[in-house]
Amino acid sequence: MGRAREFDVDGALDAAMRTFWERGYDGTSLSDLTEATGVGRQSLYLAFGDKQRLYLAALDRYREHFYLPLLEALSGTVDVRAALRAAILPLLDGSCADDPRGCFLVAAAAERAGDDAEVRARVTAAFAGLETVLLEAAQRGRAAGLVADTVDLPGWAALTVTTIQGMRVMEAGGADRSTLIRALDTVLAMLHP
Amino acid sequence: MGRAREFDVDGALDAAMRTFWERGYDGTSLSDLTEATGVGRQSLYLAFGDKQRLYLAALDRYREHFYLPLLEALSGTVDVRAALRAAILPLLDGSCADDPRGCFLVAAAAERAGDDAEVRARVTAAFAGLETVLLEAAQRGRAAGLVADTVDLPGWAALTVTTIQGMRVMEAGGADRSTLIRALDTVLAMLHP
DNA sequence: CTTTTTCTTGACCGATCGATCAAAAAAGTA
DNA sequence: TACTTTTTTGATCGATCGGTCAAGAAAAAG
Repeated sequence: MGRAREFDVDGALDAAMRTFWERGYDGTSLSDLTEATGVGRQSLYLAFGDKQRLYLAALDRYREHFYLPLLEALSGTVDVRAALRAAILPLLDGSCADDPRGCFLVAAAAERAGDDAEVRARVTAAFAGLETVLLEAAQRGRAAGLVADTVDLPGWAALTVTTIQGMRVMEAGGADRSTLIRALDTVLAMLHP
Repeated sequence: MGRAREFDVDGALDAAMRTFWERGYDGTSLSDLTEATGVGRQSLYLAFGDKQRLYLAALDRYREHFYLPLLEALSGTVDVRAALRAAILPLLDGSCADDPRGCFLVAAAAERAGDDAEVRARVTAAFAGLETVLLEAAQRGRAAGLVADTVDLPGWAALTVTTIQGMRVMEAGGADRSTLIRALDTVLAMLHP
């Protein structure tokens, strides 16, 4: 079997994810990663491959830990407005102080999607998945009488996924929180019956 | 007076802007910049200062050449919907093939706003300026009878500026054009009387 | 002319980049 | 025990990073 691995792979990947999330791909050096993870350089290479593979693994971990829970919260409700507001407002009011600002997927889209097809595939899949879940939730809401019959739901879903990504950009850019909340409330108000 | 400068400062700044726009701050090296501008390293430093100052100058130039025209197009019309559609659709359909994909301000917000207060100030000012112009244009549209009386215009302006930034992220991330156009049309349709 | 000032050129700086190598250490197998 | 396999450690690789230095070239001022 050989020597047992001494570090926790998931913990190291979590630390690497936060570092990439905070400083970006080009802004994160291998020394940053060894310091953040507490894992030696060669051990990182053996466990994850080179820097790009580690970045992709970090992106996948972000998706599992921060993106899929949002999708599941939407999948399990007929009240899209309440679920979305509950999921997104905490991201804006500083109650996630331990997490870096902004969205890792948005940062990846802006920095790496043009250069790295694997990043682009993950980003587009994540965005498309959110749009689908939003549409299905809105359709359930309509069936339950919580959503107006006059709203174009596919259009609303496309607008809402776009709005969410825009909020994360403007959040990272230091925009006023009240503007972002107003934007979110406006797109949610479209569904009012 | 000393020796005359041999290169065109505006042309060099334009080339530097496109390089930063395309590859980001950390992704652009001084060698990239000397190659793109055709200007020697020391000449760049004398004309613009260090890398950060050149980046800020490039950001200002982007604002002047790509952002202010949008604001002016909105300032000069009562038909917000037509003006916005005319301004944004070309960005999505590949007819700006000579320009890099995505929005330089969005990339700057994602990559540098957290680290550089001067970048953050420019980004927030640009976003806030667009929101103001959108609101004023919508108010003119209402006075002209082109916008429904029931719409919350400040909310609509906040949503629309957020949507535009979201479109640029998703565009950079390789999202389907039809989704982005649908999102834009949905937010514009909110104004229909 | 000479002097002064500015710009250009190309070499160069220490630091850091991502990545690799070799040897020691720890585990299972025989 | 000895052998094999894997991980860890730390040194090290060539390349490149942002930034600077010094000498020469060009323009205005004397």
